[in-house]
Amino acid sequence: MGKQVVLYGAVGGVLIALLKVIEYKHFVHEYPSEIYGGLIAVIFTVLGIYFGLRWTRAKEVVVIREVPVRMDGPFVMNAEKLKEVGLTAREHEILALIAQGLSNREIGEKLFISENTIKTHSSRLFEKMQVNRRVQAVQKAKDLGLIP
Amino acid sequence: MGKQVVLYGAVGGVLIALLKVIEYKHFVHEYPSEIYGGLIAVIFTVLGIYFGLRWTRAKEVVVIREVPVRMDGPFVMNAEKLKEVGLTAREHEILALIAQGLSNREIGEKLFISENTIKTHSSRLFEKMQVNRRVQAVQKAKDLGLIP
DNA sequence: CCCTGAATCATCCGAACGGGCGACTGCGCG
DNA sequence: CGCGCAGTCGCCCGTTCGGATGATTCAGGG
Repeated sequence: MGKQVVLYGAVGGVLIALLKVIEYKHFVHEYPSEIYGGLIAVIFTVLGIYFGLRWTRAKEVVVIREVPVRMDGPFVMNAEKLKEVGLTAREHEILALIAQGLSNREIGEKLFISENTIKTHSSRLFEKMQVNRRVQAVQKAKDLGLIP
Repeated sequence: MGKQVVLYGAVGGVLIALLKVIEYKHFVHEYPSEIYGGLIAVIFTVLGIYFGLRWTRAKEVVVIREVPVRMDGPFVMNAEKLKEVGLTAREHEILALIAQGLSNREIGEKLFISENTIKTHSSRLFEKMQVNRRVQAVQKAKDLGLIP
């Protein structure tokens, strides 16, 4: 802002000097002093507005409205918890498919293995997660960050 | 803004008139005209700054910043979706309990009603949500914001 | 080489679930 | 009053699930 003050002073000085020069050459003898004063008033009003705005332009009031956006990101799996629970890759895979609402049969078809195998895996992962129903397993897995 | 213009004009007029009165009484003969002009300059600069700021002060810049807020806390239910799906209060309640991993029997005991009734409710809510397995219902309900 | 862990498949059984049906009650609305 | 809706309950039937147990195969480590 310091520079602007100097600039403003300089401009004002130049104008006043200019007016003074003009004053003795034309205006004083040709126009009444009210016009002289009016001119100065107009010029400095404009300058005042200009610099007033300029000095405060950056002072825009920034209203930050925080919109709560649900972003759970790309889902980062909690590898520690996975090891902690002791799930194998296959069990984890099947857990994910269970969480998608698939039946054991559908999972079996999807993975080209028997439904019985799915049941074995699911039983084991239920044990490891200490639950006894698939919905509970899904809920717990979500809490632990094992599935999205 | 119109009022301000009028006000500004009025203030300016009064000041000029005032200066004119003063002019013939004191200043012209006691002070050089530069001071007279400088006075006008200062006064109108201040006025310019004042009104310039005043007219543009309301220039608030509203920045809508979408902030990734982790709002798992309070959980605001999506009432629109609830009506859209057409679930009754009871069905919604039972849906929530299903999502907690409870069996039909457990839900019945918790609500002091028959397991058969739970089955009726769950069947109806499955229809309304267009699913045929409880895990699917839970998943869909979470997506729709019907349950935490 | 043997042992272990994993993945696979199987069988059995009881419990849980889903779907369908009928029925009764209580409440609000026209 | 009659009608419809929500809530309650019961029964039946077939499917799915969960639990238990056993077997086979295969890869990797001691």
